[in-house]
Amino acid sequence: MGAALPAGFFARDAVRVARALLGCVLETRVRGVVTAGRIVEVEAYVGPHDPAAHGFRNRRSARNASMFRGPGIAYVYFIYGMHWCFNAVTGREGVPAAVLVRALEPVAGLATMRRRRHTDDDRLLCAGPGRLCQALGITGAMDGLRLDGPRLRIWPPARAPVRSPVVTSRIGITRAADWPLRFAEAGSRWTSRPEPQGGSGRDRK
DNA sequence: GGTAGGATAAGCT
DNA sequence: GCTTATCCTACCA
Repeated sequence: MGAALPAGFFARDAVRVARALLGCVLETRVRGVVTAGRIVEVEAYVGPHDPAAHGFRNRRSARNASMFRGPGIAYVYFIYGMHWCFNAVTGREGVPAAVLVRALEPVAGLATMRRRRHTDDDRLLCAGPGRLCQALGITGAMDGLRLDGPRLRIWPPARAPVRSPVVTSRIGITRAADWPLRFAEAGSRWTSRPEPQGGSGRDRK
């Protein structure tokens, strides 16, 4: 049995970390129940100069405080009045940079995920940042936790992606909408949206 | 197959 | 007041 990814893994440029996270396994333990999924889609939020990031211009608030707490920390925030989103912080202490996890390939605790998500369609278990948080039981209670602790862990890839990732712009944002900072495993059927067709990895929207 | 609209709340201007 | 790193349902093709 290997070890969870150490803080040092996350202490790099957010784009590097985002790409390296593809294929890694995000695991939670909630009241003894383990659920886990293989990361197939991520977005990088690269720092205080990123207009789409919550830490733009180093603005701090109660919500985004965890984003400033250093590499290897979870930043979990609530959005649209009903969804949680999970990020892995990559910036050194005081620098707001993180990777948003957007989709997982379910690998453990599927029955629990189906119950939490109220669906039997496995494709819809973890295909989207809000969905994967619901499936894994991630809430604001996990904001600020270390990513190598008992409740939250990220394991190195058991099976690394073979092909280079599909690169597109980030989803659901309006500022810096054309920055190519979304990375998805090529050919995965577990992403939040279908791969752009045409083979060239072109953008959409 | 696709898309429009609503739910719901924190933070910002 | 307005925006937001979303999801689900309803409706139309």
